[in-house]
Amino acid sequence: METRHLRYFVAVAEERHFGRAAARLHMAQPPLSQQIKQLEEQLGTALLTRTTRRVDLTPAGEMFLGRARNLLAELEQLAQDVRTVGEGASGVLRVGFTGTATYRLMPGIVAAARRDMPGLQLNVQGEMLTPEMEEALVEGRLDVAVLRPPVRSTAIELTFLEQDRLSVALPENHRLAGREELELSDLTDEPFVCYPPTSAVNLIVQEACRRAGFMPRVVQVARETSTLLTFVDAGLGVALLPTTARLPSSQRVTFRPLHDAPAVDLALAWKTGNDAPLVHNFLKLCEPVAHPEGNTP
Amino acid sequence: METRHLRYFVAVAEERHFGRAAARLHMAQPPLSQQIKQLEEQLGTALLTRTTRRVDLTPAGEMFLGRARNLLAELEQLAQDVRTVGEGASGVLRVGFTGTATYRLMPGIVAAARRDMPGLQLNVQGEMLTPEMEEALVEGRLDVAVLRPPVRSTAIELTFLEQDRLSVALPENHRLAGREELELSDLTDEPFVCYPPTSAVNLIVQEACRRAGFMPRVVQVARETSTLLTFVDAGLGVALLPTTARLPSSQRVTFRPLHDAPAVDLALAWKTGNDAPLVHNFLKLCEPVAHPEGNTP
DNA sequence: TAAAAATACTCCATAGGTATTTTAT
DNA sequence: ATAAAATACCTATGGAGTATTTTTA
Repeated sequence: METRHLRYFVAVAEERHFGRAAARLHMAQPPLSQQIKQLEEQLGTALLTRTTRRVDLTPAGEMFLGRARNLLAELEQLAQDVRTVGEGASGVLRVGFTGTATYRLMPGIVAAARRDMPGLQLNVQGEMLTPEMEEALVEGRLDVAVLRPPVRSTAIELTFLEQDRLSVALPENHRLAGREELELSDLTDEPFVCYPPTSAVNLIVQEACRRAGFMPRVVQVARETSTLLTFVDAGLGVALLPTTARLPSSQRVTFRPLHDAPAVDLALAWKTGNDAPLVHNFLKLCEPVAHPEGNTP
Repeated sequence: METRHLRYFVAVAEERHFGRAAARLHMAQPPLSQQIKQLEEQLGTALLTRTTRRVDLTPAGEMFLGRARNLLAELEQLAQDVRTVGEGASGVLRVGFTGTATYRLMPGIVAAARRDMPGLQLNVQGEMLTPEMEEALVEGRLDVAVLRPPVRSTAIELTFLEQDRLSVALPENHRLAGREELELSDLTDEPFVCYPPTSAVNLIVQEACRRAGFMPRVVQVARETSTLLTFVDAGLGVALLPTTARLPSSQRVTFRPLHDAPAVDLALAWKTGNDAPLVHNFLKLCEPVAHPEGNTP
């Protein structure tokens, strides 16, 4: 049984007339009669009672009509749905966000997706660490991740969302607060307030200090940026933070750029070769969210 | 899109290999490739990613596979269901029963249908009168009826379930109880106990008495046969009843045959020309119920 | 007898087969 | 180098068209 048979039968059953049904199907009457006959033979059951004056449905035909209509509608719906999935306009996308981005970027991205890609279903996981997401992307457990470069795997592609550098956060009255620009080596003997050891920013801070020739003396750890700034304000130590962490807060903390500041960018990451239209469309969707109006510091 | 495309795609998607899928479909590989390509062109979307070593599903293909499987299964189910409906093995049958038959025959018939035609759904209406059922059959509101002939319409066909005649029910000590056989005219001056005026049996009784040259003097009406026999037993009058009404009851009522007894048969009735297999199968089903072991009185 | 479906046949579009090439590992 | 899919080309099944007959109301 081919869908042709369903279409033809529905036409005849609705028109109750082979001639009119054939016209509606843009074909001649005899082949239509033949196809219906073929259908009935395949089913082993009469679907229509025909006289020269009337075409009527048998009980079997009545049943066939209803369900054939449904099947044709389902088939049509399937074709449409497959098209939207193929175009990347709908589907399920698993997205991971690194710590701070979870709260700063995710809401905007989810809102933008809801608005511009209503067929897209986002499966979001927040508070992930870069190495975890890297592995998840390679193994196909995530489609896209918002993480802090660098990534180790060559099977990951990136587009940068925020081009950022580390700045030094100092208490207002710190001896270095008067300097316009600092170098990492200026901080050799300073007490440090840091993100947790496993965080991406912390790893970058550790590595940068090692290159600058010293091991930072960590006196306090904080998970939240606001907490961290409070500790700096309280004079516990200095912190190395992404420049974007300078929130319009009430903190009296001084930010000073670093001459040899390492990059702590945020990037969208996906597995190399994952050119699924859904991923592509999602990446385009994210651009304006990441750079609201080109505000790179 | 034809079901062919669905079958072919499911085969390829399941085998993940055009060659093996083609073998499973008993065809060569190139036309299979062509049909899949045609399907993808019609949908405007790639369903498969092929290399020479791997065939993989795109997200669109993944979706298509699931729903195509469902559609094919639904189609298969439809074909099977249409076959059983066509064979008269399943479907809905509207059956009407006349008063007494509602309780005496209907339970057995419904039970037999449940046992032998599990696909049959009986839509039963009991306590109907012959003229109502006759009209309902002609107008297509009933498919089959168990009624008491005769019927007026020539558009109704009958098969007899119970060939029966009226007998006289008398109190044990009645003056006519000693006679072996009676005639209607013997009852001219007797008081009568009858079914309600609209019942089929009553109409037959009235007509028979008119032909015998008298109008029965009705002293009591009863809807239930058992009530009616109680009235006879109590000496209120005589009754004309189908012989089968002589139940193995505790009543001390004497039954006497009538020489000129009119027929009060029960028959299965259906609309002339309604040769739906369901009706035919149902009629066959009813035979052994009506004549448990050929007990025609 | 007239309208409509079924037959009888013809044709050609296309599904399917065969041979070969291309491609990716 | 090899396995597998794509391409090119051919064949033939059967879907669709034309002419005609059959049916029944």
